Amino acid sequence: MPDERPDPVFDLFNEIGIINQLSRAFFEARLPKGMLLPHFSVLNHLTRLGDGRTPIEIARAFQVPKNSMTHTLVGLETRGFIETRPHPKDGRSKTVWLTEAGREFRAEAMARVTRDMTPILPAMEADALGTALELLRELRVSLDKARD
Amino acid sequence: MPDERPDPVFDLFNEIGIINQLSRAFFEARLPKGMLLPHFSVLNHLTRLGDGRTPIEIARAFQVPKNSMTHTLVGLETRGFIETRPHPKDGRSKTVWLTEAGREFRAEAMARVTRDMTPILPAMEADALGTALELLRELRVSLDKARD
DNA sequence: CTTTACTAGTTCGATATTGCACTATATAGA
DNA sequence: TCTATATAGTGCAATATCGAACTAGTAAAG
Repeated sequence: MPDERPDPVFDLFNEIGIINQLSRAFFEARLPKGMLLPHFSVLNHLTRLGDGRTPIEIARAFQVPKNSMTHTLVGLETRGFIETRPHPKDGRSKTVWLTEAGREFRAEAMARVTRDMTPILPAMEADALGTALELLRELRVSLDKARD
Repeated sequence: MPDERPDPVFDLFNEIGIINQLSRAFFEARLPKGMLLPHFSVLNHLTRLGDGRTPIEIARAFQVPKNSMTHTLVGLETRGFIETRPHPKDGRSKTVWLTEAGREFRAEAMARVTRDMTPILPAMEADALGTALELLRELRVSLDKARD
């Protein structure tokens, strides 16, 4: 019987799962009580790529089910970090906008996380980081396409 | 005001989060109803690294809280895929063992996932894959050390 | 126009996850 | 030995997650 050693790709999934756990814990330890990583991620997403997006676009960006995104957005709206407006062209939809409080909160949180994260990061060569990012992007795109 | 573009490391976390979602969905779609990725991952872990480990060792390997692991192990034991025995040297602890059914199930599930996954994977150069894995391992170790 | 198929978003219910508190045992120090 | 402290595992309660069904609106086809 041959050695049952799985493909290195499975090792990759393994590492990804673990880093996901660790980074989630790291971020959430630096967010106010009840704020979760998805909240922060969405604020970040809207800051970087621009607000005015629809919930479903955001859900697709993170590859989470749309009802999960509803839940996350409710949390952000309750905290006053986003507001929603009707979609100008599609009555079923709506658009998501950052509030001033949302922008400020995101900037502070980002600064806090960066400050704590930077000193503990290993020295990663820019080349290697680029290679890794590129590979993960390709992998993500493939998995995305395969979603039936 | 400077451009608020985050470090590429944050892009990395982003990709990791998305791949985590996608791969979780991919695996769970190919497992029996109610079986989740953590169940499969633990079977895999025990197969590859050997059984007879304690729950807390397994929890640490995946960086999940120990009560989460309790829950996962209950699921596996209920399905007859693992069994536990008292720890020979530590009365507080116990050891986790694969059953024959567990080994078989894991082999079949792995075959199924591999069969469906292989054709959709992008052509990844071994070099790039190695580089990425190495980088992620370093990152994981750093994050692990930083856990206070 | 009207019918039909599709899509955005929410609600609901089932289940997973995890923090906290607790028990039992182990270990270290006086 | 006795005491204090730390660790393994579980139970419980709070909450996150997500599939399925639903509502409302859109698009496409005749």
